[in-house]
Amino acid sequence: MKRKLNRIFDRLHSAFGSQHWWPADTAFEVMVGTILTQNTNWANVEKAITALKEKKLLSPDKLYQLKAEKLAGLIRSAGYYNIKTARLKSFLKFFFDSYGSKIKLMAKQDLVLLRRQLLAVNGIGPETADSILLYALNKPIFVVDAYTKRIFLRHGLIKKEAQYSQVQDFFMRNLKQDTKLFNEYHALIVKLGKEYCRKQNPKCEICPLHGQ
DNA sequence: GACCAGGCACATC
DNA sequence: GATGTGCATGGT
Repeated sequence: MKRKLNRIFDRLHSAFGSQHWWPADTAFEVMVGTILTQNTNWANVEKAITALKEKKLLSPDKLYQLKAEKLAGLIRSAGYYNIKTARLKSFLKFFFDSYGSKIKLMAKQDLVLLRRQLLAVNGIGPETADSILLYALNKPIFVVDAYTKRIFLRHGLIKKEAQYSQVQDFFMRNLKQDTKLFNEYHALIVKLGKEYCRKQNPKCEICPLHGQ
């Protein structure tokens, strides 16, 4: 299975090239983006990020001080804007209370402990926590999302009842524990999902993984 | 107009 | 522990 997963990676990388994730200027922007993109089209998230940048509010201090109603208005395009406002606020509180809003301090924390802390924040589930760990803090952890499950289910590599942790274990047991590999692999899966493996119109017969 | 998008918390069984 | 539901915009 190790060889198979590496072959799939090579096939995806050949087909799509490096994805250069996460698309953001700063680690803080990544963390905000992970919450905004929950069950949401990335194009809608970009509009919200752009709005925050235009108002020069995309910093821990500014967002922490910003009134919830203002924030909700600015991230409206990302959908679920009331919930996401609350989630951003709860994350910010954690970020200030536990790490003084210092990315470097946070990055020094033990991976297992930090993941537990993130999961305890209201609004941060496994995918958001792992996205923050991998893409904001460069920790070697594999991110699982809806595309990952859909694609690897369609290719018969995981069971449909498989939970998040089981899918994550499947990848992490069979791949080199490498931040760059995990970064690129997940990004390529999302790319494949967007291009070929949507819920409707699954163009599986011309998917680059066909026959793998 | 229906369907979907880089989830999560909460209620209920 | 599993399953169902609300949250919401904007593109196809």
